Amino acid sequence: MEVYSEKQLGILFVAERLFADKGFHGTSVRDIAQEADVNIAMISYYFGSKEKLLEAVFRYRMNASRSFIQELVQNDTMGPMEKLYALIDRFVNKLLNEQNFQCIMNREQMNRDQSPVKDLIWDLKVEMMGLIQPIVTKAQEDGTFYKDVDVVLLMSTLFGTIHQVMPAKSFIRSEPEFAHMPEDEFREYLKIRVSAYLKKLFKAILTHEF
Amino acid sequence: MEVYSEKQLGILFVAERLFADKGFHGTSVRDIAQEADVNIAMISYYFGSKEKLLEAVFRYRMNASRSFIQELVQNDTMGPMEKLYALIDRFVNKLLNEQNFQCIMNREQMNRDQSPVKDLIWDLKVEMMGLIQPIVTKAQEDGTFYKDVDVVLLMSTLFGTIHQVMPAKSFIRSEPEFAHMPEDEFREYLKIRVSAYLKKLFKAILTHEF
Amino acid sequence: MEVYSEKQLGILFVAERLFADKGFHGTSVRDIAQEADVNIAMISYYFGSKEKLLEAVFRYRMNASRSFIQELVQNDTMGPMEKLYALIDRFVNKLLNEQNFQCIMNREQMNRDQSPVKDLIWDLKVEMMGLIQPIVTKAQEDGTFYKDVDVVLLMSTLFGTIHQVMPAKSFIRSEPEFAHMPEDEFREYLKIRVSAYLKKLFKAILTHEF
Amino acid sequence: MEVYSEKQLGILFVAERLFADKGFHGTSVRDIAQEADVNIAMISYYFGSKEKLLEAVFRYRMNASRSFIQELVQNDTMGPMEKLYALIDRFVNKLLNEQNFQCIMNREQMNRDQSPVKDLIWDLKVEMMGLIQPIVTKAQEDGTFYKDVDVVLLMSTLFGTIHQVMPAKSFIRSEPEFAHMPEDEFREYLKIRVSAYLKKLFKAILTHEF
DNA sequence: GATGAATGAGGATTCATTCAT
DNA sequence: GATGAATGAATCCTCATTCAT
Repeated sequence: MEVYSEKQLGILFVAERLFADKGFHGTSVRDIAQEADVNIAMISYYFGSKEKLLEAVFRYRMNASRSFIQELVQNDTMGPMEKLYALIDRFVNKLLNEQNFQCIMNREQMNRDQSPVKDLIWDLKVEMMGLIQPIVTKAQEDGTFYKDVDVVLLMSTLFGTIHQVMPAKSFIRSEPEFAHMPEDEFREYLKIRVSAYLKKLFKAILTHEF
Repeated sequence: MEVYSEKQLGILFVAERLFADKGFHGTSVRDIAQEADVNIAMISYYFGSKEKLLEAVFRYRMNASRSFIQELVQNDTMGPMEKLYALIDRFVNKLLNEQNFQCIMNREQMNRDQSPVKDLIWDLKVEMMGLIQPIVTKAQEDGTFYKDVDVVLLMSTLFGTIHQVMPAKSFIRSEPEFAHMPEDEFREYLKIRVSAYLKKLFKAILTHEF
Repeated sequence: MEVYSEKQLGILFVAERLFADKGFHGTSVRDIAQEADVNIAMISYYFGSKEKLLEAVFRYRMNASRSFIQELVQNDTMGPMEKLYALIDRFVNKLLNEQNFQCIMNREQMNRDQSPVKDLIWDLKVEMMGLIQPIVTKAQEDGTFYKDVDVVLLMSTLFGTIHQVMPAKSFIRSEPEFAHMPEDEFREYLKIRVSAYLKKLFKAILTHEF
Repeated sequence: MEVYSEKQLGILFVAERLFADKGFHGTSVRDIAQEADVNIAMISYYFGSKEKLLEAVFRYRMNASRSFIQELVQNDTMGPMEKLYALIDRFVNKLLNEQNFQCIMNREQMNRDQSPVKDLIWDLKVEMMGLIQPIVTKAQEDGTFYKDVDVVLLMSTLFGTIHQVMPAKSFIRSEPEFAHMPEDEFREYLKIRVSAYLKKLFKAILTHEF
């Protein structure tokens, strides 16, 4: 659990944004150094290499991701649907707040060749499935959820829909009613809309209620 | 509607695969030329530039995409749910058959700066929404579908889930039952599984039936 | 004394213009082929190579240059000053009519390394000096011209001034009185002006009369 | 007024020589880097690009050119003919000392399409004419110089003759009396000869005296 | 710890030319 | 005779990284 100086964090955030905007290979260390207003050599100096910098971005964001589900899962006062609702809320909130990072992860998970970053992504996925699956399975066993539900694909729907929201954002924004809404407000509006939509979807498919 | 020679098509397909595997900027024209077994200069000679080559890949795949919905939409013997089922089947089939291209499109749609390719993607999206929305809207008006359904997000679910299937593929494959299944067979299995899952999802959310 | 087909002449003229505009190395055979509206391969096919094409341009223009002094020199009815006047007229006329070629020759004569083209230029210079010098020398011997005149430098003045007129053209044209004069007319005006100026110069330096 | 390091100056001078010898397009950055004994990347690193390097050569030489006339012009103790004599001396000296640069300038001024370098040349020309013309005009008004003299063409003669001397150099050198003269000595001899010739020319045309 | 200079490998593209037809 | 396709060398430039200070 590395601790970064302010300067290092500056590089990290700039890198995250540029990697999101133009892709890893589309971004040069020069670009990053310039926008972060540091010497080019600093990037290799601080992070070892461009690739290690990407890895650092991942570790930085993932450490936050990791904990936030675990605490949820261990809470035993909530019913399974409540837990899923909370999960959806958190995911929607997190992914829309971390659009740049999600964008990078989205891209990197598609790369064919193995890499430290892909390993990190894989680990996170396994971990997440390991936490969520029991919630559903347990609820299926005690009859709260229907049995014939494809949990793996349901997760794909969860992530896929949220990820798709980002490219679809400009599409939704083109509707006249959002023309003059400020970006922040629009993002909050989106969070609510997406969250409500996903909850409905999950409830329908898992409980046949509406 | 350009017509390509066999050699040009060879370049096109190799480029598609490499762009999918390593991203546009992660792929060099040298890589493409080498794998396609042509002289480096041929790529500029045939397509003008690396970027134009990407564009050519897009136009090539998109021309096919374009027509296949239109004919579906104009068929008036099917009910709206039938139409959506057919749509899901086609999309699942198409996207899983064109994984490489979908992978590229997935990446490119995330780029911040405008480009001819992004314009093509945007146009396709607008066009698709323009064709699908009427089906749902009409069914909502005559009471076949429920009214309070977020069609835009439903499309995000459709595309997002299918796109997410690709990264999730290796996840699903890691289950012991698929360990020795040949790739082709596994893909067909996936098509069926994803298709069935999505149909169920759509039916649940649009009609509350199961 | 090669004879060229119409197509070959077309290439020759286009090449002359482009070599003048952008230099030999700054002009690609593609440019020439495109502007001359012929297949790229034709240039090598007709002329052997790009360099041979330049040579062809030189030979073509120089053959014309060669004869026009000789006939003048052999005319014995004119006095020496008359001969020089006629020479000036012809040179001014020729150089301003063949601006493109003169431009190329100007450039090529400055190249350090030897080349067939430089040899051609050298030969022409030697030849011209061989023809002009006797006129002056003879007139100096019979007292018509002053003796202490640097004939070599006088020739440099003749060529140098005319060559310099081309770059200076746009300078002169920027004067308001020529703003709306058509190019052809302006060129004729220039010829007269330059010719008169040079004659005056020669007369002054050679005879001290005005 | 950029200040260059020794290494940068090395590149500058090598570039100047090679551009003079083989033209801008005929010289590759590889050639320059090799002769200047620096890494190829240094040229872009220091000057931005090949074109910017040419521009740097121009700015470097022109800054020197600029000042040396102004101080002359403002000197009020000299008569107009003295001023012109001093001007001729300086020009001959300068141009023959900076043969490489003059060669480049000669070539570049002939290019058809506009470029930063052509702008620099144009500015210099305008500036020079602006300084020289008043000397002549003033002398014409007070009757020292004859009125019907074409000042613009006289400048063309000045520059043209000097420029023409360079190509003519090898021509003059071929005379037997200079066969064994060392290069430096020959250049000094030339300066004197050209300078004397031009002064005589100017005096003759402007004052009709000898 | 921090940096400007320097490097060599590799980027995409264009070049003049040749080949098969 | 004439041509479109094809080629490999060379173009300028940028890359991520390292070095000396």
